Amino acid sequence: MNIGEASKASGVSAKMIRYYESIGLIPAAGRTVAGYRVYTMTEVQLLRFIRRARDLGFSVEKIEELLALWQDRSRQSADVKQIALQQIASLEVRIREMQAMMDTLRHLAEACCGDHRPDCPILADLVNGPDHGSNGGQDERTSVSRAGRAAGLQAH
Amino acid sequence: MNIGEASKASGVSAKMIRYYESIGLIPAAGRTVAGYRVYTMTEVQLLRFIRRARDLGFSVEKIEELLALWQDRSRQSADVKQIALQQIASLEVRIREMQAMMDTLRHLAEACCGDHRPDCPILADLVNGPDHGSNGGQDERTSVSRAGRAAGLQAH
DNA sequence: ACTTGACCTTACCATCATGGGAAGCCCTAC
DNA sequence: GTAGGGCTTCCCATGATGGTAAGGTCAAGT
Repeated sequence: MNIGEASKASGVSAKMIRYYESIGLIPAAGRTVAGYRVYTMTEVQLLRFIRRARDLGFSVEKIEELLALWQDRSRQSADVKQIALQQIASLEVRIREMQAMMDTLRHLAEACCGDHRPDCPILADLVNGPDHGSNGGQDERTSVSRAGRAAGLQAH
Repeated sequence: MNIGEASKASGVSAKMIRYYESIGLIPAAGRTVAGYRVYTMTEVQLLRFIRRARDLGFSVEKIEELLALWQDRSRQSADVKQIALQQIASLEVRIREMQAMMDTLRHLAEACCGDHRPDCPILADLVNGPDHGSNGGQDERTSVSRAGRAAGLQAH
């Protein structure tokens, strides 16, 4: 199995397979005489593991931990569970931050009549800040702002 | 006002102010004879606008559009509202993707007793794939996977 | 006047996971 | 033997942000 076949079989792009090898997430693959990487089903299984963990939002760093546990026959399931719970918590935080942004945006969008006239409460809010909004100080977004940017919430 | 004061007054780091200038998001600031950047209240207001838009999760690209509308006295509020609605939609998508990850993880974590024994349904799921899970095919996460990675959902 | 410390300047590097592309080698089918 | 596709490595880009280093500037205190 060369890298293209392993890619199709695992759902990980060839580019990423090489990358994972380069950062040591997976062991270096065998090579043919010509220098082509060669993969066995064992390695494809490993790649699938990684792929699924990425699909659940785990960072490569966390996946390293998961792989170590997976390969440790004397692991304790508590350790695996803890990593999963951490991931859940981190997702929760980010979801809540985005939810807060969305709530604020929804309020603003509702208040904007969205017609041909230039007057717009959305722009007004951006200019004057949330403190000048029509609602009485509830539902502030500022609590989320710095954390939000720290968590990388912007769309790429 | 030098850059440090403008930073404090706007909530945008000096580093970011220079960056926004370098990419043309804001016009180049005036300079003292010594080369120090100088800011007026008008420019601080602009920075605050940007800061608040970032807090709502807008990308720099979208902020460019918002700024253009803001400075266009003949704008139509419909245009502003449309950008806001797009942002809401994009947040919705990403939230839903993360929610799906979280739901899957919660199911798996619930099924894991989390004790000293090595057997772990979380690892089993990562190895065998979601198709081998105990639930009957509902609540699949795969639909989200590629989009999830495309949307940059991993924790940094 | 001189020093000190805080501030400014630019320039470069790092993040994180991923894709794109170029230049060159290899393999298979015709 | 050649054409097309796949492989190799190497470099670059993304997006928004922080860090650091080397050097200039300013204001206050001695």
